[in-house]
Amino acid sequence: MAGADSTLRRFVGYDMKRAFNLIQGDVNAVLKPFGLRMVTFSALCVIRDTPGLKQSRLAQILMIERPNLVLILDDLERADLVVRERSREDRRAFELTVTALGAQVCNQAVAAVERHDARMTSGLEGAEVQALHKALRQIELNGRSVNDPSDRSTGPVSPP
Amino acid sequence: MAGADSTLRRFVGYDMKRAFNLIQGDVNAVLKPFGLRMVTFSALCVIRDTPGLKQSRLAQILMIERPNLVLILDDLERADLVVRERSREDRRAFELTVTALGAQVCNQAVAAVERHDARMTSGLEGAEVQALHKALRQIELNGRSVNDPSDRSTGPVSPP
DNA sequence: TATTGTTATACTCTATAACTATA
DNA sequence: TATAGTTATAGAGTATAACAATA
Repeated sequence: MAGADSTLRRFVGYDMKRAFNLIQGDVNAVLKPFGLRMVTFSALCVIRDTPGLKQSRLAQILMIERPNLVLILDDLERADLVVRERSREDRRAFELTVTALGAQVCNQAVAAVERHDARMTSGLEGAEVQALHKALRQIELNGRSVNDPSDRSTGPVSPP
Repeated sequence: MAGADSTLRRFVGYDMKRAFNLIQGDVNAVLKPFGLRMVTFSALCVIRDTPGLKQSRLAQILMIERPNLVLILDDLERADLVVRERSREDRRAFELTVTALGAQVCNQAVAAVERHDARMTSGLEGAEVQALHKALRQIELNGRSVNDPSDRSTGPVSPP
C-alpha cells in the first residue's frame, strides 16, 4: 500500500522535518553529557574558531536574534567555557573567547558529534553524503533569496 | 577565508537545520492565506488520503504526541476543514474525515506547496532532488533505529 | 542619531502527567 | 486493567519592543 503520508512524502520539507527531528533529538542526547545543547555547541565552535568575535557578529553567523544569544552565552559563561571581555576599541561590545576548558570540551564534543553524524548517515556512501550537503546548501541559498529579495546571487526567484 | 562556521559545516545536522528553518518559514508564509500551518497542512493531507482515520493513528503517522494533535484538530475543525465523528465500533475513538471545503483547501494548498518546493529546490537537477529524498529517508531510518533499539531492520547501529 | 548588549515579554512547538469515558 | 481522547502544564525555541551605555 501507498502509506498514509504519500502525498507529503513528495515534499522535501516533510522528509527534512522528520529527518531533522530525529537528528536533533539524537545530537542533543549526545551533547547532554557535555552540558551542551545543539545551539550552545554551535556557538562554542564558532567562538573557538573565531577568537575575539563580537556577539552581534555571532548572532548573524548563527542566524539567531541578539536577545536569544544573550541567554546562550550566559549558559556558556556559567559553565566556564566562554568569557565575555569588553572591547577596547568599542566599549559597547564584548569580545568572545573560549577558556582552556571550553577548548577541551569543544574538541571532545566535536568528536562525539562526528560519531553521531556518521551514525545518522550510515547506509549512505561518501558521495551521497557530499551530495546531501550540496543540496542542503543550495536550499539554504534559495531560502535566503526568497526571504531577502535583494539577494539575487543565484537567481532562483521569479524573473523580472 | 574559511567561514566562521566551517567546523559546523562538516555536520549534516547543521546544514539541515539552516535549510529547514528557511523552508519552514517560507512554507508557513505560503500556507498562511489558507489558514494553515505546516502541521495542520500535514494533518489535513493525511486525513484526506485516509478517511475514517483515528486520532491515535494520525499521531503515530505524523510522529506527534496525542495531546498536541488535539489542538491541531480543534484548529482544523474550527475552520470547517475536518470533522470528528464517534466511531460506532469503538465509542472512545473519533473517525476523521475532511469536509468538502477541506478537500478543496487541501488541493489548493498542495499545489501551492508544490510551487514552494520547486522554488526551494531550484538550481538542483531532478536526480539531485531524488537523491536528497533518498538521503533524508535513510537518515530517518537511522534515527529511528537509534531511538528504538528494537528496530534493527536496516542495521545501522553497532553490531552485537 | 545609531549601535551593542540587555531585559521583558509573548507566541509557538513540544513533552508529560493525570483525568474521563469507554473497552 | 488498558486504551482514546482530553486537559493542564511546563519546557524549549523564537521573535519583537524598549531600555542603558557607548559610538
